[in-house]
Amino acid sequence: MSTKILLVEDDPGLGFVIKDNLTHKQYDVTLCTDGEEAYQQFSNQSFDLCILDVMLPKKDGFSLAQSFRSKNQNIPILFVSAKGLIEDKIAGFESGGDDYIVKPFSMKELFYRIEVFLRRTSTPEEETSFTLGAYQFDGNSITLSHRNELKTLTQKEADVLKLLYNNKDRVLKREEILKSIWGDDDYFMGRSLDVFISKLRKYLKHDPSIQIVNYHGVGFRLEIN
Amino acid sequence: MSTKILLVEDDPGLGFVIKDNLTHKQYDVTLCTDGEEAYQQFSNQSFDLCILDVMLPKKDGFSLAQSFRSKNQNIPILFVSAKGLIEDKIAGFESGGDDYIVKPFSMKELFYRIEVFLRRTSTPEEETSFTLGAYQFDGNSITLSHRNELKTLTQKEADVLKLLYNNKDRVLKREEILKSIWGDDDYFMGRSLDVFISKLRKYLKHDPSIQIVNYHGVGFRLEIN
DNA sequence: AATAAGTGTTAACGACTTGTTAAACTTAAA
DNA sequence: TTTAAGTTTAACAAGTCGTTAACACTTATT
Repeated sequence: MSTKILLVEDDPGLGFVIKDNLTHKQYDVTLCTDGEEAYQQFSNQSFDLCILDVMLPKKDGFSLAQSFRSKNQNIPILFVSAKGLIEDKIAGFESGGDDYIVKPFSMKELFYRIEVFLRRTSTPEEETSFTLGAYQFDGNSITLSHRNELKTLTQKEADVLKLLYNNKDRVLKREEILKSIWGDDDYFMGRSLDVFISKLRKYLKHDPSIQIVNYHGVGFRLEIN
Repeated sequence: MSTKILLVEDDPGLGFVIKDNLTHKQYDVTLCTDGEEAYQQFSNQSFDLCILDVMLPKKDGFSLAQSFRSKNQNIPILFVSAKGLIEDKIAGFESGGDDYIVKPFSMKELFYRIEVFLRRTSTPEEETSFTLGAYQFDGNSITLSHRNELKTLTQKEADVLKLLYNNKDRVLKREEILKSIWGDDDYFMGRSLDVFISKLRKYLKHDPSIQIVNYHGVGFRLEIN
């Protein structure tokens, strides 16, 4: 799974240049051009790092940073701004930023600064830990406790279940699941997914309030009652 | 215990100013004025953060950083230099630096940048002495008491066990263990880890409530029931 | 109703990972 | 130099996992 970066920059020219460069470095970049859009994106997805312009339409970079910090404790926030006065930098750090880069800057410097923080955040802890009915899942490999039983899921089983859980409010298309877990390339694949769904249903059968429902011809949804 | 900073700056005036300011912020600052002295200090004490001037007598900041990194992979290194060209910055990051501040700079900015990295490196402290079921481990070389037996573990056996213990709440990836114990470089290694796990299991077998569990394809976890 | 397309489940194969022992190698001390 | 302890590699048995094939069954289209 590639590293997801939220890039917020209202100058479209610069925004695209940065995005292209980062994409080229294998980062998965989401570009927003105003503060509200950025806030939306941040609420809906989980990013590994943010690059924020300071002056933005609708919601400036500093208040964005504060909202982000209150939601996600730890995410690295890099400010990028034309305002290079010391007071501006201070404001950036005080709103929770980890770095403050003054425009114009070199793309190479940006890369290195990004790497510094990704290196230092590579979190050993996965935040994928949740309760599902009678079951308790945690960590990368997931265990399930029912009565005295304890079932350890395999990696792919866990991947599928986590994905279903994280999208429990909507129907996930087969294609989406395949792309997300098996990779963008070969989601023309066979019936593996069905086999995994089948296995998961078996594990979850003791709690009838948890159901993996197939919407014929559309996809799957994890339903919790 | 207060935070220890190694400050290396050959201009005595600036060096003292920075040191005074940092001391005022309750940091425990060691000031060196040349590269060799800095290297000595680093070898003899354990610091939490380094501030390095780039141009230094005897051994420049970049090569210092490289030596430091190879000894203590994790310590934050902040460069401070009058040379502000992009090539200089790149060289700084490539030698392992976390930040590169161009002189003249504001003391306040330096404070914030220091805090950023201290915040991100604060470790939950490692336990080197602990009880594990029927066994008692302590110190660097670890002994195990069961009935009347006493088993002294070797260095690497102890390293692996300590690492497992200090992460007993999660699954440690092979790669993480190898990186942490064998070093960043050659964790492409063979099956040594498996051999050590096997030995540890043998030592621990008398207490079935202690288990080193393998999560296939993922890694290991020490489980205590 | 007949046919095609999609779905649920089981079993089995092959690729890969892991556990273990023994031998080979390395290093430091005697 | 010899010895011994510690570590790594080699080898093989055993186990695990992801995929595919197969078949019964369900749903949609004609």
